[in-house]
Amino acid sequence: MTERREAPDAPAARPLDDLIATRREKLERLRAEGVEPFPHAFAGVEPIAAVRAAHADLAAGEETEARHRVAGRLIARRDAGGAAFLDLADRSGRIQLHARADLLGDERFARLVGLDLGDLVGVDGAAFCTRRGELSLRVEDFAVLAKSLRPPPDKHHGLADVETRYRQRELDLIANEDVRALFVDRARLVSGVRAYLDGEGFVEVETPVLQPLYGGALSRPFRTHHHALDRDLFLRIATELYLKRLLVGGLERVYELGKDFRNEGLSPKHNPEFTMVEWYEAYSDYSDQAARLEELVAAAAERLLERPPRVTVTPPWRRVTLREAIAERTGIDVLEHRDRGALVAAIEGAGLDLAVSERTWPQLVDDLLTKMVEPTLQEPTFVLDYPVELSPFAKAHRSQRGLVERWEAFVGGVEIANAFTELNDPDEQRRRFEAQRAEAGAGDEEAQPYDEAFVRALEHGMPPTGGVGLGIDRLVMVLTGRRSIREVLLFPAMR
RNA sequence: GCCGCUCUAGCUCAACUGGUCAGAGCAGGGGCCUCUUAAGCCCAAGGUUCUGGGUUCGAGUCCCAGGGGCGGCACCA
Repeated sequence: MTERREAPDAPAARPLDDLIATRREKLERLRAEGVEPFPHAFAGVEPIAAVRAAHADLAAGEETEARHRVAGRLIARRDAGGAAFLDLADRSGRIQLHARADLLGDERFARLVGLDLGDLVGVDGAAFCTRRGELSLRVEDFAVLAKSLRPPPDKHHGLADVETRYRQRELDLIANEDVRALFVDRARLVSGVRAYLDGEGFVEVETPVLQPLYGGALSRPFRTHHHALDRDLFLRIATELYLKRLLVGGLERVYELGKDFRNEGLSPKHNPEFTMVEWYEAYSDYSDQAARLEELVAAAAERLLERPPRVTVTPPWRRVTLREAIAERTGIDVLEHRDRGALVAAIEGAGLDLAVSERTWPQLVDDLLTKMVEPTLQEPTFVLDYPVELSPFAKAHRSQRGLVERWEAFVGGVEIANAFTELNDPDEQRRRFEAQRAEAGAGDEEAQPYDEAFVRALEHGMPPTGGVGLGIDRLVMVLTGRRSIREVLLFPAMR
């Protein structure tokens, strides 16, 4: 188990202590020999992948005079008396080093071979290809760049213990190359999202994370306290309301990519802090934004290094109304059962495994979607046109009474995005807040608080606008085939 | 919050129904080896079996409580 749970007065003489003691002895030996185990820098390093690329066509047994300087972590050693092979890894890859006592001299050879797995080492050497065809560097000079004082995970089996992988992600990254690749891909995906939006004329903005009033989504917030102001603040649950005020201000196309915080349970799909990009585009509606999302995801997915992609996200995606989607799976037309009693009867008549007690009509519709439909939506799909009760910020549907112009996008059975034709009628917005206030009064802790500053902004006039919220963590999940959000977060929330 | 599963050496894993069951590989230590690549060979070492109780002649194994992790439910995106 992790060390933080060990008693501070734990008895000595555990094997781990011996391993650490041995490494510390080596550290002191280096110092005694005049070698600085933690130097300040090592200039002129080339990525290992670049060295590989430069000698991709080298034949087995071929030697070169091409000298390269690389640096990285020592991950394996095969010692053979007067010579040794060492494997060095950097972020771009790994390369074999060949050390020979007759080239380095006995003392330096012994020092190199005496290094521990996990030590950071810099090397100068000439590229050659072994008889078995492995590109290698013949070590001509080397430097200890940082001494490692703890044993690394198993060089072959890696690190498998899930708890250790998440709590000590650095060890996961050291031991598991696919994890390293995943987070590089995540970064490239985020960069692809920004590149797409920047290219379409969107302005990236930053709005408050600490808010006097939270809003823009249905969730319990985290609460904190500002001491100088002696005032409670909330961590944002969405960027929606501030971004729409920027639309009022005339920025026309804005986006924000950052963390939201929701005080809800944890699950393979939920982390209390998560990354969301929201964008708002003046003079567009939810249909335009569906096309935007398709384009954006397809463009961002192109950035992934991992091939082939785990899912096909090439546009166009399937579009289905919420009513059709539920009817397809359950045979129930929710719009034919517009009150709670009728819908309950239909659900019970269909023999569905769904708890109906204490659920309102809109909640039952949402349950049908979430439980019966969502898991089946593997191919990218837009589900359109939701009941107004579930969507306090969406504009009424232009032709369907009781519905709003809203869609959610699903990929791999996971909801990745949510969008509306944004409500810009301040009086209607005020009525929606009143309805939410009634829900809050009735004990719904996730109901929207009334945001007067937002309504007042709308009174100045917000252009007709389409807006989208896209969950970055979930997008990474579905594009890389990871089943848990914890796999795509570097440091997921742990108890 | 509730339910189920799980926790053995630094790492990866063994130990049939309670009975030489505290074991292996890797890593680490000592030795041999100048083209190996999960290098190889020889030697020695390494344990609070998550923690605390209990049952039993005997507990890694069964029971209870606690802790962590994973999954499900509830809640949510």
